[in-house]
Amino acid sequence: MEKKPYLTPKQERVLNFIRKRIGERLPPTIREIGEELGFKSTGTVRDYLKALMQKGLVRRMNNKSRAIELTERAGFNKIPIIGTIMAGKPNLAYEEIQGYVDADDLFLGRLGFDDVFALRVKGDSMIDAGILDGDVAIIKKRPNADNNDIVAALLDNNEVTLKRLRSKAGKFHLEAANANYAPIFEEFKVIGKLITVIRKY
Amino acid sequence: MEKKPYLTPKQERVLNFIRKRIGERLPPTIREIGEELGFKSTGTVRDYLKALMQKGLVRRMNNKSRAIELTERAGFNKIPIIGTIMAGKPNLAYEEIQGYVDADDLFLGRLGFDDVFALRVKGDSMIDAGILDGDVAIIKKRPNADNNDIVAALLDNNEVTLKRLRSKAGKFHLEAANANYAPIFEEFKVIGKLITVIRKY
DNA sequence: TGACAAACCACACATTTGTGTGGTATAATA
DNA sequence: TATTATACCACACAAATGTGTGGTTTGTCA
Repeated sequence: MEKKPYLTPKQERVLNFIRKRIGERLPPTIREIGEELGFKSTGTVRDYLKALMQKGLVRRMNNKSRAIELTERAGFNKIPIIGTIMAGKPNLAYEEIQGYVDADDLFLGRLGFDDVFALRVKGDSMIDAGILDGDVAIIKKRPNADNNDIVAALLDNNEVTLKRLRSKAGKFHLEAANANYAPIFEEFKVIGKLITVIRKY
Repeated sequence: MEKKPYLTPKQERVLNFIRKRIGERLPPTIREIGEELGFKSTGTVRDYLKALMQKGLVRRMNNKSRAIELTERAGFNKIPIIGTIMAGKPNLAYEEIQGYVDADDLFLGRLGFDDVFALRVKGDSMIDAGILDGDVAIIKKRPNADNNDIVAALLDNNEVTLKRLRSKAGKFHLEAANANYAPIFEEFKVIGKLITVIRKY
């Protein structure tokens, strides 16, 4: 994992402002950056952007308004994954960062939202697969899945369940991950495949 | 939860394109929308934007480039939580949307990233709490926690573990959620509290 | 029939925004 | 000492982008 290069305090401020604005949904224009940071010339801002680009923190598209992107390196949206943390230090020093999780990535990746929906898990039928009551299951719409995939399936009574798809002698059925529940052999339709489970405490 | 108002197919396409672009980081300009959707006049696009604004799906700022925002209603970043899905319909008709999960919200809320980090879970010591090997645990930095909270703790050997915090007779110790692991009574320091678990399939 | 919304187009024009050139001053580095 | 990086400014210009006016056509609803 590449380390963030040294930035001057001012450069840091520029980067932070861009970060903030992107977080608020709309990257700033050059003049907006200048206004915020108190620069009277667009040239000044461009000097900063050039510096940030050279340090690999920022990417831009020519002649496009607001087309400022932060790179991997800039660590926007990245949550550090930590292995071992050095003791002694009072506040966490990330000495052992194993990598970064991209918040977006981790969550949905680049799926787009059209083919994704969520189910709130009810009950304990998947408890042995580590899916608990109240968890949110993110499902990607698909009309089929493979053996052993966990799927959202539509049953005859119009209910949706989350179960593991199993094939036996060419025939598919659904299995809970909990010995207290019997396999389901009735008619069902796969509506999507489980891609992510999220649990909030 | 307000329902999304009726949109014509074309309006839907415009909205989707905007959604897509915002998802990709940069909202489109009026002309970019027109290009994508095959409109030869910026006026046409503005008509669509006006319609979408009147229906409360889009917000704009005057004279600002790319300043298109989607409102709550437009369901950007919202993943529908579905209870029961009507059968018969070939593609999912969201007749029973129980609400929406805000992707950002669900994931981190508005914590900001400064006091949050992630741990990749190793091993099966928390399996009975539905936390599996490979899961990503999102931890909010805190020097303390309450009884029964699941915490990231720093042990004397400089390792970080995810365990449940227990107090007994005024003394805290750590407990795994797996009968195969003994409680930990040695010295430790709480470094944060588990707030979210994410698992990707 | 009349009114209205949806769906378009063509342009002219005003702003916003990005680009480029050419400066100044200071401090650190080789 | 020459060079380089940082840290600014002023402007002119071009390109991108938003706005506004004034159309046409089609279908629906009262």
